[in-house]
Amino acid sequence: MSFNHQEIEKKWQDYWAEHQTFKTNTFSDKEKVYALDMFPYPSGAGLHVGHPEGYTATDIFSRMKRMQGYEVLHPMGWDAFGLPAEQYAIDTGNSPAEFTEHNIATFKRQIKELGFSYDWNREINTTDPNYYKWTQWIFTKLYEKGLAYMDEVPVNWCPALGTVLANEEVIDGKSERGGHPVVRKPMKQWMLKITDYADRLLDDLEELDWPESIKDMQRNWIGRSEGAEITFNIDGYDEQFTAFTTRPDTLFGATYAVFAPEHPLVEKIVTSEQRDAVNAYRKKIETKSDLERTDLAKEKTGAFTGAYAINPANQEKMPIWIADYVLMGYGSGAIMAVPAHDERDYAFAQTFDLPIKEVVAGGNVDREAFTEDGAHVNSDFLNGLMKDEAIGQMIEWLEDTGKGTGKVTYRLRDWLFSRQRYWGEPIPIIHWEDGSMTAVPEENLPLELPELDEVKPSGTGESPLANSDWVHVTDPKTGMKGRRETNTMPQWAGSCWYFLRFIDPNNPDQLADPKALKEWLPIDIYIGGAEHAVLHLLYARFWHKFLYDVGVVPTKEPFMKLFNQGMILGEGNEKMSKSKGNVVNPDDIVSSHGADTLRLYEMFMGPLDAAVAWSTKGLDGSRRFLDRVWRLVVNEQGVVSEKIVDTSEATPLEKVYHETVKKVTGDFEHLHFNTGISQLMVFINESYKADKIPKAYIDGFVKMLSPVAPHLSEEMWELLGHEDTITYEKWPEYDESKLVEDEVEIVIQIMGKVRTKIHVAKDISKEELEQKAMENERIQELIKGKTVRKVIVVPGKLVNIVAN
RNA sequence: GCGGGUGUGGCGGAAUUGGCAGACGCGCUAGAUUUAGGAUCUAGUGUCUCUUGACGUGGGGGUUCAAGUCCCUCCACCCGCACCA
Repeated sequence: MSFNHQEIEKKWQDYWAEHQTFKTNTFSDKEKVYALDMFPYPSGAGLHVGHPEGYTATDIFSRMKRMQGYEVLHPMGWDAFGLPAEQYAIDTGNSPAEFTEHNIATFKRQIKELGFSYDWNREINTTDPNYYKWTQWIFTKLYEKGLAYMDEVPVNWCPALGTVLANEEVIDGKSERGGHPVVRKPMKQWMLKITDYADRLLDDLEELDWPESIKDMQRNWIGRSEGAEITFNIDGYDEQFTAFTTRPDTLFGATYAVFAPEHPLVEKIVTSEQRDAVNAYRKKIETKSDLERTDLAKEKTGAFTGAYAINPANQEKMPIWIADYVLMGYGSGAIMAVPAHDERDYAFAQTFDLPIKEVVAGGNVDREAFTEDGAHVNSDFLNGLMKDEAIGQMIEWLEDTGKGTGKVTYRLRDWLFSRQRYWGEPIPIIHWEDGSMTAVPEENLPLELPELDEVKPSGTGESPLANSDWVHVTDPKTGMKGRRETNTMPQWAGSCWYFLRFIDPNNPDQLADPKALKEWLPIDIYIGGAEHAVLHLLYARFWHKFLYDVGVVPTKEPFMKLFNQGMILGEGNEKMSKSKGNVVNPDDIVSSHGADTLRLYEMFMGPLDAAVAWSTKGLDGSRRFLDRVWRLVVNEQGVVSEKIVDTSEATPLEKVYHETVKKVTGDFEHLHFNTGISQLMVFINESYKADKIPKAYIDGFVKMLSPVAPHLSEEMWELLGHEDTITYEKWPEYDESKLVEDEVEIVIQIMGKVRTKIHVAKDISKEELEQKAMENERIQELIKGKTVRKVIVVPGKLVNIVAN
């Protein structure tokens, strides 16, 4: 007989809701554990089988921690601003708010049907004005501290659609929708000064228990590099420029300079003979997107400006070129080129036949750039020195002579924070007619998004808000007129701090009660997909550090331990996608196999961080295991099986039970759910072989199963005669002494190969063990006529005889 | 190109500090049972060898009494970044 999952799952979900079983007490006396999922964007497609993987992992962890006596915060919410809802609104004329609300309802139903132990009293929705009030509040704080500023930045402008596009909406220089041309157009944008935090974001990675790959990605993204900034005079002009280099030691080998095509000095220094060539080149570059400039540029291109820079080390004239391999956004947008010791400069010099001068010995600069370390040559006071020392000496010389300075540069850019969109948090800024700009005062927050009759592009590149009356404001005191900022925040904004609000979700007076934050921060475990490795996790860390600086949060870092769940692939080992028709819908599985089976299967398929293909057969196997458990506990009449007896006598199951408790507890703690579950299976297999099973073991087993398959476990717990939910029952403990048997099996090897096995008392001495091994008949036979050279004895494990 | 990771049966995957390779599940084989089942139970299942045994963790080499695990080298695949001076 198998259990009726539809009945049982409904029954216990109702019970939990009615009894508020998972309500978290913010200020309880218990030790606190905060287990967080990356909250989802509630898309119209509904839940994907990938979602429950991470959610089940944190749920198992949370449920086990509750049973171990911790107060657990395990919340869920909705990252509900975002492009799809806006696009839907533009396409259909419907309201993005309604669309979003509908999607959330679907997601919530689906998530509830999976039996996760969330405290739904703490549900958060980033589009709720009571929530985004505080997102806006944080923005005004950033603005006050000078960390939010406006700058002219190129955006992807699509004239045909009359709108600005996000990078991911531009494919090969055309709009994803409609394939219209997209051009780069400078517009005034809000920027957040994340670069001020670059060093701290980098350094504090050290103390985090995160996958090394993610930390590395963040390190690369921040891209700290040390070097020097060198000032160059321009021959015949009263102008100077600076160039950043990590190899100031090669300054004597700098034979030309290159500016980014957009470099502001180009206009001033270009000679009349070269003007046409330079303009033509710049025009060509302008139509290329960033992607094309970087991706397709294998061959070096450029144009000579006609001007010369003076090498400050040797006063030699260096022709100044422009080329798109130099990026305006990094360093100062100008470089000194050392073709002998830099591959890019070498390629460029070859293409345009520029001089190559060796200053580091050891390579063959007639054939290729030499980038390794070596003794310096042709370098005056650096001659003979190796790289590190030469760099130090050169920086010293530059600083002494005022020609340059040691400098650290980052790849990380400031965060482009505005979006020309309707469906996002309004940026709470007013631009006054006198040209000044003020933040909306805290008492006027939230600045709510107005309802529009129709969401459609403004046509000017501004957000749809630009055409509504909402933008017009008048200062009640002075009567001055103003215009609201029409840009909204990016989707990242709401997710930068949601984990703080879960701690105190309904606080009307502050972002969260500092006392409560102190109880719960930092987050003990944070699980989500690796696609957020850089942006979300870096932005959230940045805001958190800022909030720490202004005294709002008590910790420097938000997420102590991070884990990335792997992807669930389709049966053919390919990504699930609608077009391949291999998408598995959780609703179907919940209805056919039950939520417990889905949870169990997703945890059993493989390690949590691995990408594993879905298997319907594997899913069936998981259900079969739960049925096996059920049949072991419950007989045909629907009451507890006769095999289960109330006894304290020692039974053959004693050892395997204690082993199971030990392994499952450790494995679940370390998120090794696949191996923990396999141990639960071992216990059940052994129990099937036994005539009688002590009830205490079954009670313990059901407790250990309950985090994985909570509905079934609650049902069995009730049948076993317990009245309350299993949620707060004490987690089983094991007795180490029960794990070792009196007799152990010893492997006897000859030359490292297993020849036989013997049983001996567990505390037998080394000498005795060796003797027993040597006396063994089979061994005697095998070593006859051979010389025993050495015997290695590992007590409790093996004896290895070296004989030949 | 740079950085990170992964290679173990027919498949998903297990294997403390080097100490019985293949736990557990899927699949497969045989038997039992059932009116029937894609149900259930029991046993078996790395490869070759009818036995003894030999071989086996991507390939090659090394250290060791003993290597999936440590070292060198090569190969394949996956992820991220990609002219960042």
